[in-house]
Amino acid sequence: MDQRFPKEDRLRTSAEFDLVFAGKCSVADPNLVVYIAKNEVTHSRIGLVVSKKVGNAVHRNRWKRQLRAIFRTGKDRLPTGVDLVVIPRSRNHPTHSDLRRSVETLARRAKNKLNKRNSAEQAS
RNA sequence: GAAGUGAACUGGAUAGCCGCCGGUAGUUGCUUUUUCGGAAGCAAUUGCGGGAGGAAAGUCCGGGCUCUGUAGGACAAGGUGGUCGGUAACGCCGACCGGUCGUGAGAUUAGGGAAAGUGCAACAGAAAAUAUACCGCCUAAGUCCCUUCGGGGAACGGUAAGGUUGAAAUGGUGCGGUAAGAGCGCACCGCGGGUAAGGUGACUUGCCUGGCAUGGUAAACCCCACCUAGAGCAAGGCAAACAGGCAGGAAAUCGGUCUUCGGACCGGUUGCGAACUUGUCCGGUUCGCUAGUUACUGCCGGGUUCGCUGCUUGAGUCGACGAGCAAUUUUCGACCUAGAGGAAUGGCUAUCGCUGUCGCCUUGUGUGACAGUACAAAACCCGGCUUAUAGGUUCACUUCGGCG
RNA sequence: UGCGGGGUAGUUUCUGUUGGUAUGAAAUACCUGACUUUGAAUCAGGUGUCUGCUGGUUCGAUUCCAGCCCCCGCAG
Repeated sequence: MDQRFPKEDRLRTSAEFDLVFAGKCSVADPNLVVYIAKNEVTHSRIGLVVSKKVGNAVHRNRWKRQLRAIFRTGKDRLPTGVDLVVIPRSRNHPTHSDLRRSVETLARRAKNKLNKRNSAEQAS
């Protein structure tokens, strides 16, 4: 399995982030908020937003590294062809396995929500 | 052995799987160029090697670097404040001096000037800066009254020892002295002045002398000495692209040349206006001056979707000898040690180490279980300061107790 | 990353003190009373702040001076 994580897999510019937020399609659990939007490339991309409320620079960097590692090693269990923006909510760190389960569940729910919304728009 | 003081250092280790960011060597692909040998750039991939801190933090000081500005001077504004040294520089560091604290090792200290001037001190208290006289003490001398002739009383007065208030009351303690007292006199201490010695100096030590005279506050205004342009890598440069709107102003005269006699041009003098001189003024520089723009200046906006560079070899790190009490530094040698950009330097697993608690007996620094293993992550780069920090290591010194 | 501004009633905001013991006020909150059958609204009266924290200077600090903490804004 390809577990690499090149720059093409990341959201990098302000415009890309704004596009995802403009879709207004999000799901959440106590740990994370996930925004989702369909993209123009074949693979999925991820962007991270970690606010200062989560902790100091050391804790913020740890959040980002863990979330990137989960995306990198679990790409086959995540939906394809979408942009994800993941936002941590709480100050305390969950364990790695809890975080992995949380990300995969939320990504699946978000994909279902996006499909339902798209079919509703086509019907109307 | 116990308690403490001051410095310096350290800031977990190993293995496996999977990744990230630079560098370098090769391979492959694409593009550009070509003197057809190649060269350059980009991307992918393989190998090798590198990849957070002592505070990277706070952004409190000082510099480098970059742009803007700059003939010069004065003022203003801000900062620093024992002395000598160190340094590129500092508000930093070292040594020393004075004050305060500690039995001591040591710690700490914005520590110039209050006889240059001004201001301030609520309440309380008699009195708060020219001292004053509330309660007191005295009534000796001179005046008046009474008198049993011993003395008693009164006013005028003397006094600052004692009391009260306050943060602070015009040297302190003791003896003498006196009507009572007082530096009124004396001794010691403190203070002022002079002088000698030591020290580069802050200052220290001694001697003589003055009877004491000018209390606090300058992190109040101020005075003195010294220092200081402004902005900041989102600085700036290259390439590409774009080049729009609004606003701002002022003359007289002299000489010469030409003339279609209306004027035009050239040069000078005195002025005027605009802009700059990044606080103000003097002074200076540039441009323009009868007419309309241009030059010039100011303000506002649009686009650039974020390319390359600046970007890491530097007051660099380590070591040796020498100078210096030290901070630091001469010389020599060796070394190259992160350069990201929605932001890398890691994710997971296992084992070990360290610390604490509890258990077990084979009382060993043994073994097992559980818990903990800090603070905090480069953003142009250095020198400091300040603040945060689990645990561990080393050295020097002090006090107390025991033994010899 | 760099630069700048601020912190006083339970909450939001203004004002005062050349350093003398926090003056006055608005909105909201709370309490009491009036009006009402009751409540809301309205009216009247009342309650409450020792100044973000820690030191220093001073007789005395909200004010002056340091060091921290928190909040907010700006930039091509």
